[in-house]
Amino acid sequence: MAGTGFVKALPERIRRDLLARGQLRGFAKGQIIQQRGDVAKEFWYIESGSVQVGRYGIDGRLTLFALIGAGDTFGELAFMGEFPRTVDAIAGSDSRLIRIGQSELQSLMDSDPAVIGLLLKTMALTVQEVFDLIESSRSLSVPQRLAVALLQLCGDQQDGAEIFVTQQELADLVGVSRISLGKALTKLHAAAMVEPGYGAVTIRDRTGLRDMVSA
Amino acid sequence: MAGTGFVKALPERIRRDLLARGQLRGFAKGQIIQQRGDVAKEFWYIESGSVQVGRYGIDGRLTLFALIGAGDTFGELAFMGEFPRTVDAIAGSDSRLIRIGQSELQSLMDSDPAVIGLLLKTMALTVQEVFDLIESSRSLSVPQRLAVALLQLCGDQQDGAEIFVTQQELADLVGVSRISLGKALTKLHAAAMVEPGYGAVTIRDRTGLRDMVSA
DNA sequence: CCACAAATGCAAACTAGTTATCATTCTTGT
DNA sequence: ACAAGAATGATAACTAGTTTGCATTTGTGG
Repeated sequence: MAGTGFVKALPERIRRDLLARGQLRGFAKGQIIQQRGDVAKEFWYIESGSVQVGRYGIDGRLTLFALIGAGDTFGELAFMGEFPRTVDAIAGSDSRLIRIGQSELQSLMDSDPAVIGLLLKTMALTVQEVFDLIESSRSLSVPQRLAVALLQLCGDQQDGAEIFVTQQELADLVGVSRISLGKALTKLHAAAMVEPGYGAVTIRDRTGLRDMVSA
Repeated sequence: MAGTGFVKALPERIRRDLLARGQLRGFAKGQIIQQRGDVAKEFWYIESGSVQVGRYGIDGRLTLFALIGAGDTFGELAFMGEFPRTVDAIAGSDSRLIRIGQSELQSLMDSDPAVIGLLLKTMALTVQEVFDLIESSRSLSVPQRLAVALLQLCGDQQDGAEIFVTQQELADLVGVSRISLGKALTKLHAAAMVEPGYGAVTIRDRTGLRDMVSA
């Protein structure tokens, strides 16, 4: 969610055009894509693979803001805001990204003035999503927050979808220890909503997950 | 921080012009300024007084995102994003606000094309600040988070500044119970950094507060 | 100035989540 | 097939924060 936006929202024709202009770059699993403090000369579109967006604390703790995948973009914020990177991004698996720099964006904005409005809108939406995150972390239990995270990760896939993510990653995303996350996952499993695997979770009952949160 | 931005960043001449065009409206303490779901036809500039920006949960719990005051703006997000209000705003004291609608903003953007860039920048900055919030709520103790909140509330005032805020409000802002907040405040008091009062907190040692967080 | 409301202080029982440690299971590379 | 590494499971002691209930202090309006 820290960057799920923008490019997806573009009209098809323009999107293709923009992506065609960008440069394709490969990143191996675990490779650092950007670090806090870097100058933001570009943003990235994920063609394939996955990316962890978050912050490594001084103590080594990791705070994940989002686990994103193909079709998502990230890095727009520092880029648009013209300030140094404030989050780290690491390839969660071998990935192919498209780099979009100032010139590519400029030509996009020239080709369609409505793009700026889109940018504003998606950015505003991002803020709201982050507010949701804060609120949920204050008022929901760990199993509930896990349900939210899983729903977000599986996107609009059907029941039976397998999400490739470790419990440690989920823990960093939800903001709890791996132990607590394991317990929460066990609860969801007991309720037949998910099926834990090795480095993966299978979604069994999306509706159930959704109900946990609202009800 | 959910809306500390934007108007402050405008060049003096343009700012005055914009504010002169808006309509002045008074709100009594406790009065609702906007509610979740409302259509966002405007945003607000705080001329005097204070505003609580947050969400009332179904269970009556309050999640405060920001306590803001004179010179701050709020409501830009839903307004710019063209979606319904996602936060509630309530006057924290008797306040005078300036309402800025579509026409006023339009004439501002016409008068200076750089305004759009400013908007993008401050919005991007807001997202980063919210990320900070999330990270701090995950990695800092309650006294540390309280220190952060107090520093933010006192802005750039000198030591000795009195902040008019109840412990309950601080608790809703920091995201803990009133009891935990009271204990945290006692700790800061013991360290001679703050002086608790009735509906107020006096800042005694800004540097000390800052050091608690970084060190 | 007195009564009432608002804000704070305090204590005890409870709960959710953390840290630490170790065992087990699964995957992969050789 | 086997060793090494990665991921999960499980247990126990511990800690921070919550909830509940009540007492005390402070401010305010009649």
